Amino acid sequence: MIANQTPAARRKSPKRKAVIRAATEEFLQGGFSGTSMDRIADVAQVSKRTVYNHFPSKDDLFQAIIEELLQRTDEMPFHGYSKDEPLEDQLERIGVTFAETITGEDFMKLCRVVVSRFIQAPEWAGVTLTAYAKLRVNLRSWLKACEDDGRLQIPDFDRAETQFCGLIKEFVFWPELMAGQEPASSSERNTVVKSAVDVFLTYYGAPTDVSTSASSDERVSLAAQEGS
Amino acid sequence: MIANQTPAARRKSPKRKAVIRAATEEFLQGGFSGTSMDRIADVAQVSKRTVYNHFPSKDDLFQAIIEELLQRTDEMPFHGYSKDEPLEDQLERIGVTFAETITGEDFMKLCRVVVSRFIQAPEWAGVTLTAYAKLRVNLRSWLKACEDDGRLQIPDFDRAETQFCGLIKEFVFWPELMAGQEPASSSERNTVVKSAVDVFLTYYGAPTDVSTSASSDERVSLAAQEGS
DNA sequence: CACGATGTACACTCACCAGTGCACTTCACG
DNA sequence: CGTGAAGTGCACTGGTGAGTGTACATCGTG
Repeated sequence: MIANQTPAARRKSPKRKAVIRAATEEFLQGGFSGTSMDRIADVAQVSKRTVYNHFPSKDDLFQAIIEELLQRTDEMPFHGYSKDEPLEDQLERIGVTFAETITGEDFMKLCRVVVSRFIQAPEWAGVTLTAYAKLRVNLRSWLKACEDDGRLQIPDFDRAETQFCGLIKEFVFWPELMAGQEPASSSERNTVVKSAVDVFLTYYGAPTDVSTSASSDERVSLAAQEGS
Repeated sequence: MIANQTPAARRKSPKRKAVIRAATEEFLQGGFSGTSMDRIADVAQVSKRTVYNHFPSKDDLFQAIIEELLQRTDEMPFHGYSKDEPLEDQLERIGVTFAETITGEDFMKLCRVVVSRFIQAPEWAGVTLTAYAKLRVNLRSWLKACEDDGRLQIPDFDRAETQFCGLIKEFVFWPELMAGQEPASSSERNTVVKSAVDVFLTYYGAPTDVSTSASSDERVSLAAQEGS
């Protein structure tokens, strides 16, 4: 029944799409072990046999779903570095995008599902790392550009990056992920990001529009005294 | 068989302890749904019936285990505020204790299990919040004392607290929890905490031993301009 | 029309698991 | 010794779930 002559054609099958949609919904809702193939078939309004004709096993289906969800992360808008604009505004824009992405319902559920799967099948660890890395690409390149331009003094990029993310995630991500708290409103997000940017720039760069102050040097020396 | 005359005595039963030990191990290892009562009985070298004689259901057993694990969190040492010691050293001590606790193997596994349970049974959300709150008691009281003493300027305690935790957790907690990374070594922990303390104090207080500088005022005004 | 690809309905295997019922042993204590 | 609490071994119910085998329906294309 499975046509090995037309593997490409089967990718477009409407039934297959229905299965994928249903499976996505159900896996995100109930996790891996909390979702049965029977239920997926039901929701997709497709016979169980059809599900198995497209995906040889539950694991395969699960993997396909996760990969598809991961690709959505790529759609995040990219903010480049500008020589003229105040750092605060630029970093704030990056931070807000970051915060919006990680508080997105799909992303949140994806994380929960992966974590729960991870407990029983540690080989799934890599997925989280992949998602992780993607989210930081923008921040990383911006920081690099900014340092090259001499407007920030960053002794350790990895550390700075992680700190910035931590300043945001601890507010808007983890409480929702772990404790099921209501997602942060957009104004809450903005406040949190603003504050994170403030803390970050106070430590790693020059304050807003105050001309290069003595304090800047002090901070830099503090930051530099313990390189990676 | 279940003696309603001697409920207290049954708490001490060696068999009961064996069940608890085995269940703890298995739940932490395989999560709730990945652990069967048969297996617990097996590991505890006890008949399945005995398990059920002590705990009426799997949920009850699970709950008992989680509660027991939560109590271990209380054993964290408490560091009070000292008027004379440098803030850096004091905060660093608190940070290290915090980092050590959350990277502890038991705590880590506890979190994973609760998260995975939480997906299918949202009523478990509260547990995470409880653990959360406990961990911050020390930090909170220290910050309060420190602000009362005029050595820190904190416009929003919740925010400051969360930021400090975020600066640490993003390094030593989440990567291990979500991606199964190796736990941080004690020297890594120290570095991370040192840096977090540095960032935190640069923003919220006076730098190390440099006498009150102009920069401090700037920072305070920045921080104050957007109260909770 | 005929063919092959896709999908369906349904019954079935095999395994696992929560929880129960019961007859039996063991052992401490009065 | 007798009693009763604690524990055991085992078969059993009832349910769920992954994955399969098969005969049949549908439908587009040559």
